Amino acid sequence: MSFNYAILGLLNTRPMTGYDLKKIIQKSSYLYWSGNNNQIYKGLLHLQNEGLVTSQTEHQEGSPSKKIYTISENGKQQLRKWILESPKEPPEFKKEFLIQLACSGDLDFDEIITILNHYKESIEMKIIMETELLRRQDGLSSASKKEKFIWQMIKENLISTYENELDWIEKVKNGIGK
Amino acid sequence: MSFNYAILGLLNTRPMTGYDLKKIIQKSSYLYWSGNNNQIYKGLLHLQNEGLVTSQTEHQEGSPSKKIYTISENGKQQLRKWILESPKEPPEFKKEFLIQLACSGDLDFDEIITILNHYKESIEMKIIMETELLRRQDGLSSASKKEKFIWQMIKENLISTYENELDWIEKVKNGIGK
DNA sequence: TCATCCATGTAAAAAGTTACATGATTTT
DNA sequence: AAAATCATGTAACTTTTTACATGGATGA
Repeated sequence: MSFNYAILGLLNTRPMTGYDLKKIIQKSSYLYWSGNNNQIYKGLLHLQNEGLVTSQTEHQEGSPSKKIYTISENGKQQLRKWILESPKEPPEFKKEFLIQLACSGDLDFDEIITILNHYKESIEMKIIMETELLRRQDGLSSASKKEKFIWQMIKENLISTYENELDWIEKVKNGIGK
Repeated sequence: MSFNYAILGLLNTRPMTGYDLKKIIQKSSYLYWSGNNNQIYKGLLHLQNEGLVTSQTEHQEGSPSKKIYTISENGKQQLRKWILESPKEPPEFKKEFLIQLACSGDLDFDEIITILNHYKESIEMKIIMETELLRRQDGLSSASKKEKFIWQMIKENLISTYENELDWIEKVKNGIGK
């Protein structure tokens, strides 16, 4: 289950609570999970049982206690092994719009142009939101030159995926009239 | 549930059995489901209960009986409504590799290049398989000029998504050494 | 005052995949 | 002789999401 490796990877940057993890996952689109409690707290429990993380409970006055999880040496080794040795899966896509387009046999040209424009708008909106979220996370990344570059590349990957889709929409719109 | 609309859309091209749907879904990557029996047969039952499809059972000698499902007038209307009026969701993707790359802080340049190459290979393999599957489906598409164009665009969408990823890999490889 | 933040966890439901079950026919 | 195709369906399982539960502090 790669979700557990994802949270192990986040814990490799710094020790964190489940709540911290939740916020990061919810704000990061490259972590394509919802960041729900169920997976996070069960995942952390599992990682602890496997000896990949340790936890210390910190009691606070006026706030609930927090469990701070720290990656162990074993955890670091396992994470490294996962990154280097696990099969590199090709990306997976869900494009509901392609299904709708495939069913568009009964539609006339104007109607197809209309749904293409709706699709375009939804992607443009998504790009705006993603860009804003990514901009806000810039401060979190470490100062190392290499890590900054990697983070920049991840951002460009996400944006280019959406822009590729926008280019494709223009192509369809240009081709469909002829 | 958009899965049910997807099978309704397939039934709009011609009447089919659950088994026919299964084969089409398994061979089509733009239909991003596995095409398992559970969803198909339950989906068909649900569509029938909603009055969107009708079925006739055809008994065959030496082969199991088949239930041929046909879209109803109501079904056609609902499908059209779904295509025109449903919100056009932006594409969603799962890129496990980006998570692995994000965790690569402890790796040296050579190791990052290695995992990039593995990712590249998996995508190239995927493109080869997809291209072959798409080529085989060409015969199935209807003869209408518009529908041929739409089908061509769907194919190009899928391939361009993977090629965009390949371009990105080259960019990362070129940038990481400097 | 009402919503949000902090913080942990559980319960239930939905969505999706794999495997099971049957059985004749055809292909390798 | 073994495997695949045709054909329908169910059972069990995994994965993922949504909602529930608690409760003080803070902000609009």
